[in-house]
Amino acid sequence: MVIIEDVAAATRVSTATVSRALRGLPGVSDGTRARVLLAAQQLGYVPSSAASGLASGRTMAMGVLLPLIERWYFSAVLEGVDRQLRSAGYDLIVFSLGGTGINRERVFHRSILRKRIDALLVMCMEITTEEHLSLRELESPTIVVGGSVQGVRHVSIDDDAAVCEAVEYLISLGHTKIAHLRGGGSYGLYFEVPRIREEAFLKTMAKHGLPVREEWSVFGDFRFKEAKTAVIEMLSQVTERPTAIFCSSDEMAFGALMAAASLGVTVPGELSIIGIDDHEFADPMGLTTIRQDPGEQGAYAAGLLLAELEGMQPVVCPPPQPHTLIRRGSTAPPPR
Amino acid sequence: MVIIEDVAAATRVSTATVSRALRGLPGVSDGTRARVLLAAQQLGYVPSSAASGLASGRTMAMGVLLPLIERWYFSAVLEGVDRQLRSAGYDLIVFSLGGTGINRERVFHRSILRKRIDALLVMCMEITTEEHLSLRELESPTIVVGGSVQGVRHVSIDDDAAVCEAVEYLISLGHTKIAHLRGGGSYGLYFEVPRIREEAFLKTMAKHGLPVREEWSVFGDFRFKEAKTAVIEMLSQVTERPTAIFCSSDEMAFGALMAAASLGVTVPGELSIIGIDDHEFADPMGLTTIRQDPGEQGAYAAGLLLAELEGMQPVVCPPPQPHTLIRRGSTAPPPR
DNA sequence: TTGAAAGCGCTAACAG
DNA sequence: CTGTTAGCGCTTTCAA
Repeated sequence: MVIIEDVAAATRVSTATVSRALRGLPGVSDGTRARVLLAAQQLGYVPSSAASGLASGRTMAMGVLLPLIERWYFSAVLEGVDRQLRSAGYDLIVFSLGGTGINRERVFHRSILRKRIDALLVMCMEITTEEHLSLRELESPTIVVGGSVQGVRHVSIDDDAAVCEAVEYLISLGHTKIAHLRGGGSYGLYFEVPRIREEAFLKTMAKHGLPVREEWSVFGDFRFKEAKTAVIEMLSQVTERPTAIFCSSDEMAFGALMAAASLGVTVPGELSIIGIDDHEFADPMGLTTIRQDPGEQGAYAAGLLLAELEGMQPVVCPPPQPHTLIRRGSTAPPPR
Repeated sequence: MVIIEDVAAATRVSTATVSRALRGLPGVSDGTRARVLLAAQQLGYVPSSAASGLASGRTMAMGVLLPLIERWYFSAVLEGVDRQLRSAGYDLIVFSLGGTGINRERVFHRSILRKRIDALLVMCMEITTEEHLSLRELESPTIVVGGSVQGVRHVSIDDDAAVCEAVEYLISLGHTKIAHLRGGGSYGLYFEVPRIREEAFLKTMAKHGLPVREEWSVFGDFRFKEAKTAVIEMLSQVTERPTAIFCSSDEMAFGALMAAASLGVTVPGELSIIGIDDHEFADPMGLTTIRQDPGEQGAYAAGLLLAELEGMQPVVCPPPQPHTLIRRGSTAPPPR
């Protein structure tokens, strides 16, 4: 392995100078810097992150803690985070709970706290007071993406407004019988988004004086399959069918779409369906939805963390991220 | 920050003993070990990975290099890798090219070679000779998942056999007019899987003496939307329609399904559709497919790497991973 | 502008 | 079974 001393020897300067030259620090003459750069290049020198981390206290790596990788929103955020980090020369360390909370304690202690990361981005998860304290001790800047968490700043869309816009769009089309396909708190984790969306739905319906029926409230667990099953059951058993379904996520909306198809219910003729996300499949499935951009959210949040590591003042209360209504073929006025 | 000396002081032993005790090494009396463990626990001591990495030469982290995170197969593999690593106390560092090859050189030099990882798992990507050499220099065990790569062992299904099984299933149902919805080499990366599947398709058709028509070969780029568009175009313009479509991935098969629906072509009445993957949505979409388990593949590959790091003999040629035909509603005999 | 030297926190011989 | 002693490769004062 080529180490800094090799470069120093090749250039006939000290390792201190090599270090300074390579990191672009001031106080190195142009000539020396050029020679060092060249030698490093030729020798194929790459600094050891362990050594520089140990010496400087900065690891040049950021951690992302998430409940599950294999879900559209999470992996899209991850992609954005990675993009941002990569351009800043940071590495991305992923801590997934793999859909359960089982090894959570271990993840926290054995991994996150190992002084391996300079900052932590937490996705859609409540963190406990104890965990929060551990993080404070590490003095790593922390941020949450995709769901508000008590006591920690977060980056996400304004869920309340997004839901409101979706439901009011249905209302503006003339719908009054609107069902809600709800998400849930799987993953063995507390997960605030479903609750916020539920409340926003109820609030909007109430605001417009519309009835909310118990039998029109179905649980789809944020999943395609579960949503399909639940909607089939609802549509088959209900005393009166709704004319529209507001779905708390696109994946569930896909389930609703398939449920309608399998029952021979036409969309949007007999039933309008709207989602939230603008999942990659929403366009080809013709789903009307509220678009959000998880990649941008991830990149933005990572950017805030990076800025802090550069010594900037922390942004205490990041602005809500944008969302937009995307009209596609799954919504129309109710049958008269 | 609590460091090893604090634990040593609290226990009145040397740091060497603390280190040994904490890592479960032999040569520590039960009593001492217990006291050390207790003190470490109480003080909230967590070893610094940079320091232990520097001293021992092992980082306890594994890297995964992939073209893109946000794709079913890739994120599912990642999930499996993470699970395996977590249980071995290893961390997962993700290097995504974000769908392009643009920053590839940088990823390699600034990140992978920084002596931050003990082993590297490469997903579905060709690595260049130079890159391969860099890795050899690092002496990090390497493995490829999800596609064979020249000169590097890989973990994946037997693509040839899987495709053969899919196509022969269609043939066994009586189909003779079979289209192929092909994947492609996006991401600016060489990606061998689509070619293997193409060849296997042609081979199987030839073996059964069936015609392959140019106009039935459509390119879906492994994506839902592109596939839908391409299939609509094919079905509308073709002189004679195929009675079945073999799709090189489930996501493309979904596109084919939607294409058929939007043209009013019934599935499986007029058109049978089969995919490969058993994507999470395949079940609720009723798609017949060849199942593979990316999570298991990732976990298995990571396990091989871990075993090597433990000093085991490398498995030079990992066995192909299992695949199974899953019959669902999208396939039936052709219309007579 | 440069170099010497002292660590960063841990592990790994080698003694005892 | 335990302690002492060198480092691991880099950064960072402090001098020159």
